[in-house]
Amino acid sequence: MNMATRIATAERRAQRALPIDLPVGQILQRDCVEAMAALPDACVDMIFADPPYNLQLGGDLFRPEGSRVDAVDDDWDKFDTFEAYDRFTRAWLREARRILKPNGTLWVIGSYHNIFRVGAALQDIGYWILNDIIWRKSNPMPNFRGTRFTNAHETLIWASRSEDSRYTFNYRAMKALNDELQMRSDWVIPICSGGERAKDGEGGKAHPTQKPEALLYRVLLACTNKGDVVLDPFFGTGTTGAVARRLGRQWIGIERESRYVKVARARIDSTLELDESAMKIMPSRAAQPKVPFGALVESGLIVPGTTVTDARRRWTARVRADATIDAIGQQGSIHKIGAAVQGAPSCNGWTFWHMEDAGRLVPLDALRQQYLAALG
Amino acid sequence: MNMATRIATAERRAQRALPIDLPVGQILQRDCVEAMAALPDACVDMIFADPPYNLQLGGDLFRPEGSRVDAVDDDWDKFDTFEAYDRFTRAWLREARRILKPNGTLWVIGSYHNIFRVGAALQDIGYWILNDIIWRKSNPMPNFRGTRFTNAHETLIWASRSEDSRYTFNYRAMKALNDELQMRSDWVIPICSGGERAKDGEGGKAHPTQKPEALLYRVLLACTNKGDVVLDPFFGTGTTGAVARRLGRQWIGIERESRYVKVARARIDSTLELDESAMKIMPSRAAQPKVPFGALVESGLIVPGTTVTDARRRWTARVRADATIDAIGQQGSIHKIGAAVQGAPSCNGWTFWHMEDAGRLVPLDALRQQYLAALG
DNA sequence: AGTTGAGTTGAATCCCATG
DNA sequence: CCATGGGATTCAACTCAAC
Repeated sequence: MNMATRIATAERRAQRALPIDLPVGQILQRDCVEAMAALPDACVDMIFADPPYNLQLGGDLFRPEGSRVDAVDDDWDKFDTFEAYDRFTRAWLREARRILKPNGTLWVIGSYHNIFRVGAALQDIGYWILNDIIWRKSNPMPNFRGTRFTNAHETLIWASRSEDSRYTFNYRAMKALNDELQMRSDWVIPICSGGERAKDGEGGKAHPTQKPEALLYRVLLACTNKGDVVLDPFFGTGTTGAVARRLGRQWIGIERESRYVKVARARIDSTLELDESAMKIMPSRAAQPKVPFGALVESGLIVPGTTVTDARRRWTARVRADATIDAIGQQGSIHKIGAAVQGAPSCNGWTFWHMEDAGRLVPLDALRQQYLAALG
Repeated sequence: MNMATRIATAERRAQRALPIDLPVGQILQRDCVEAMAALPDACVDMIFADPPYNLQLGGDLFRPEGSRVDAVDDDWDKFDTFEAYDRFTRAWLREARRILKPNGTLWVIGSYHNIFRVGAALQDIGYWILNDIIWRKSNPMPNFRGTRFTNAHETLIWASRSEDSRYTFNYRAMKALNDELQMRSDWVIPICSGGERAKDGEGGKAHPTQKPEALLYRVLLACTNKGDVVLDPFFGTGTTGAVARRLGRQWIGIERESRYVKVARARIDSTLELDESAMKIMPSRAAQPKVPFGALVESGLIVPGTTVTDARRRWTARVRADATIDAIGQQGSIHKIGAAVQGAPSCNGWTFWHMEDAGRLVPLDALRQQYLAALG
């Protein structure tokens, strides 16, 4: 390895902020709070958590220290049970927050049995809720006894580590995924069944609450970048790991039960990563190289003295030699003057102002695209 | 009044369990906790509550075209801390539970700002959650800055007074309302606008958060019987009262602000009770859901990297992770790129683009049909 | 009368790099 | 820390005027 290569490698490592010993691509078979406690501060970009939904269903419930809570049926002990679930929830949410990078985000999925307690806990701990997302099941289990509404959805909470986190949201990719309409907070996705459902040795389902890959696909595509580290503290059959691998994200799984670990390991090993070009998504406008308006004037694409107008020709302005424009007695950038004529607080001059071209009005933004294309 | 009539009247009164001084058909202009405290134990069948959401909005927000969003900035929505909001929430939930009949139910509506705190509080207090219901707005406000998923829903919690309540659920009526399919936990209902929206003196909206009558219609039809007493502790413009009157339910409103009381009073006075036949007119179910191309990619029916081509193989394109396709140096939806390669103004990508399947070209539309069939 | 198009609006935790 | 300024960003439904 020569010096240049060595420096480049070191830089890449620093950019990713990856301590060499981070167990990416591994399933840690341990209690999730203990496993997270062994990881350094601020080391993962996203946490996806599908915790036990808990309570009232007859399932076992464990205190943070590991002891089992007895099933009970009187009011006093019921309160105790909620408290125990809260202690458990707050314990793993706190560790999760510690290992999240400052701009990292958390996703949690749950039902009405537990999601209100989880949501209140994460607000108390300092997370900042960005959205609650409704997974609307296209094929839910009916309510056989006709005593309630068919429980046809689950709720996910998306939260950043803190209020001022500058989190990742691939807005354009989400919009593209939804036929060029903004992606909404209600997602229609079928439940996990058929060939996707992991089986145990006897042909039964390997895990009672396996989540569909389509759900994780949207979560990871929306809120992580390629190479990001995603941790799942309730790994189960490894849906998070499988989709992360497919999309070129790094992953860490935590799962206590050996039978699930085995299934997850095999599943992820047989998952292929998409090739580089297939993994591409619509880039945000901000990620494109910035073109100052002056560059268009300098390059001759726009000649000083040109008249520009808004789409409905309500206002006109003249382009000056220094790429400022002049309207209603004021001079300034295309953005500033666009805002001034409208009396608006701000304005995108690229899309507001237009130029006459063969009898048609063309937004300045079209010229910017032309300029960018010419750069290659 | 003869003896038989007197006995019949007394029986009817006892059946309804209506103390003579219950203020049905009245709006109590008071703080809701005080007003409820003045009512006897176990006197109402249902409580519908639309409490302040504690939105915690920052500065102004502007639409892309420059206009300012009219935000909810009223004093009644301001709380200093989560603790203060919780104290308020637990106080009204406790009084509400005291005045509910043993088999009574509570409905609360909220957003991610407050609903998790409300849900956790009512579980702690002893209510028993029966469903969480998602009001999916058909026409929500977009996310103007492209920073999050469009907040397109609100959440309602339906809870009985206690775990052993024998609550009212009109299963058959709900099934009829949903074209003979079980009513699900996600309801598609438009926001309240147009002629239904109550106006103030100057033609502006009378209340910033008026709920649609269709929402209350479904709630009251599902979970009350004719003649039941419904109380709303955050009455606002009186949607609950108007729908209750329409459906022949008795109502009690509590509202602190005199300007809202005035609007509600006038609104309910001009509302007519439906006769039995009119009440059976039900809205029909929404049309089949639209499938975005992205759903096929997420579900694995189409793998990113797949090559698609037109029927005569003149053009090819590759599918990317966000369901955009890539051809002649451009990226975009199947419709947009289909139009671009042909130089046409528009194109139906579903029928234009095809996929190789066992040596034959299959239009993407066939895969869409497959996806819809799998949904059931 | 019916159609078209511009304008308005709704419970919203709504930017970020640079100096 | 704050101030500055470039420039990114919207969907469905209703109202009303124009034709």
